[in-house]
Amino acid sequence: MPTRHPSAPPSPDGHLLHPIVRKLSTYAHLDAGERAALAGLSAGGQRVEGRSDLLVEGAAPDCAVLVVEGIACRYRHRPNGARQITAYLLPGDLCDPDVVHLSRMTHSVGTIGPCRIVRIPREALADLTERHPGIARALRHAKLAEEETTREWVMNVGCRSAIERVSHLLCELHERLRIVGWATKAGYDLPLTQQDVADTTGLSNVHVNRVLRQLRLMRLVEVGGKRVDILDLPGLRAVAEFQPDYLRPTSAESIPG
Amino acid sequence: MPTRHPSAPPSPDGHLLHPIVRKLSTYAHLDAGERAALAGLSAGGQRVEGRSDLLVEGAAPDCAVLVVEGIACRYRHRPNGARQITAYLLPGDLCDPDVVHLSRMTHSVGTIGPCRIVRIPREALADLTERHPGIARALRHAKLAEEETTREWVMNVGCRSAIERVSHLLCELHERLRIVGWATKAGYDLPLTQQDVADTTGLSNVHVNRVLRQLRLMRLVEVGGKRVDILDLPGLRAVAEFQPDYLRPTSAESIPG
DNA sequence: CGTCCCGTTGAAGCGTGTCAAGGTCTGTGG
DNA sequence: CCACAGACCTTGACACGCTTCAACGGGACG
Repeated sequence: MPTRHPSAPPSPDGHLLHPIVRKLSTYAHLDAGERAALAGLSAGGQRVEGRSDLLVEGAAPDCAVLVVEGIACRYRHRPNGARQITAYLLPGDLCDPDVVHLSRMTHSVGTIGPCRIVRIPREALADLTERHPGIARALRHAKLAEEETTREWVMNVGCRSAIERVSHLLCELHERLRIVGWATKAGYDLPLTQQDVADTTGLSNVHVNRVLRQLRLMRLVEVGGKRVDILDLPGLRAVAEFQPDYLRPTSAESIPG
Repeated sequence: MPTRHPSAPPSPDGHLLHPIVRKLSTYAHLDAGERAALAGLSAGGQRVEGRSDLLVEGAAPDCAVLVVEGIACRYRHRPNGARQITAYLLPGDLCDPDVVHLSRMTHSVGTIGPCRIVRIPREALADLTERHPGIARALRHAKLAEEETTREWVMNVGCRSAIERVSHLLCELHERLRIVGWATKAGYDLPLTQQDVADTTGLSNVHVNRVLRQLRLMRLVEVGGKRVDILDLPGLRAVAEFQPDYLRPTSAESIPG
């Protein structure tokens, strides 16, 4: 049983109920006008079903994509059919406004579960960042965090064991969802299948299942029914060697411009 | 026996002998003034020995680092001593002017072999991009390519076999070095040890050795003596499923600004 | 009521890691 | 010129973490 209905606002604190406002506020100070502008973006939007593509490899996209609700991912298929997920897009994440300017996407972006998204035309985005330097600064910072996250993933699949990889993924999603108000200390809703976790961590779905069982037996975390219940956060982070630094850079203001 | 002495310029075509000029020119048109400005940057610089750190995890860097000659890498150590290399910095690569603005580096940057580098103060870099929009555009594009490269690495360690991973790495380095004039169709000089390759691909040094032997027996590539000799480029790329697209985005001009 | 997707579990095989020993090369100091 | 040390490469034997294959159960949905 989910703790909160997906369409209910995460919290009753005005603009902060919009995940992108919450997220960008952690990176740079936003004035009232900037918060309002972002909130305006998040309003409305388009409902998209789970397991559907938002941007496909090879296409020439003309819009950025803001995830307002739900979880999406960047992924690619190998010729042999194997899939690798290279990033998750959580509420408040803006699917790379720059990459989107490339004439050919080298990977696809698709939803995991049902999502609410906003497509933002290139010009509207440029206009927004020109008018609101705080937003521009925060977006640059968010992008840095995203790059660090990708490097962390290289670290994860490159030199950690199965249980460490899965734990690390669960910790990262927990931390990122907490920032935007979609997770509590106790856990979070997660629409991923075990196959998705496998395609993220470079493991087989069978082995992911075994690792999740082990984590449950270790009384660290229980994953099941589209829900993650965290029993022992310090313990889980210890197993994962999780250092949240890369998600929350310490000095947003040091980036000029 | 290296094909070219390291201190000799790659080619005699004026400014294009500077790797950063060659590289950025592939991403956006640069006018004469911009090429000259970049060439001015590359001149001189500082010699650094192999196996030394340029930026260390936890420090607060105040300069960007341009690699003019040699190879450096981003890396991190796990508490258990394991090392993961998350990126290589080749001649012409500018160590992320933005990440460098963070107050705390989450990873280190160190040289592989001897290098020639230029440290660029934050203000000088800002000045350069303000004065030369072409450079700014090209740098943005270079950064996109770098992000795509990191995602490709996630793909590599996440879902490819040992021989595929090593082949892919060799293909990527070949292509990137070719762009800046440090590789020919026949091969390139490479100061990496087998342990470095192992720390990059998530394999053990022993297994890297076996894979390299196999690639030699397959008559695809010979690696040894700090040199990579490519015997069958199409064959090697086929094994690696190497798609150079991610390094050379097709439409540089579509990025505004 | 059947179908399909997902989760679960067991058994067997294999790719890769680990351990260990020795070889080669290079630089260094006697 | 030789002896030695250290870093790197190479190879073999063995161990193990993970994959693969297969079968079954349960829940959602038409």
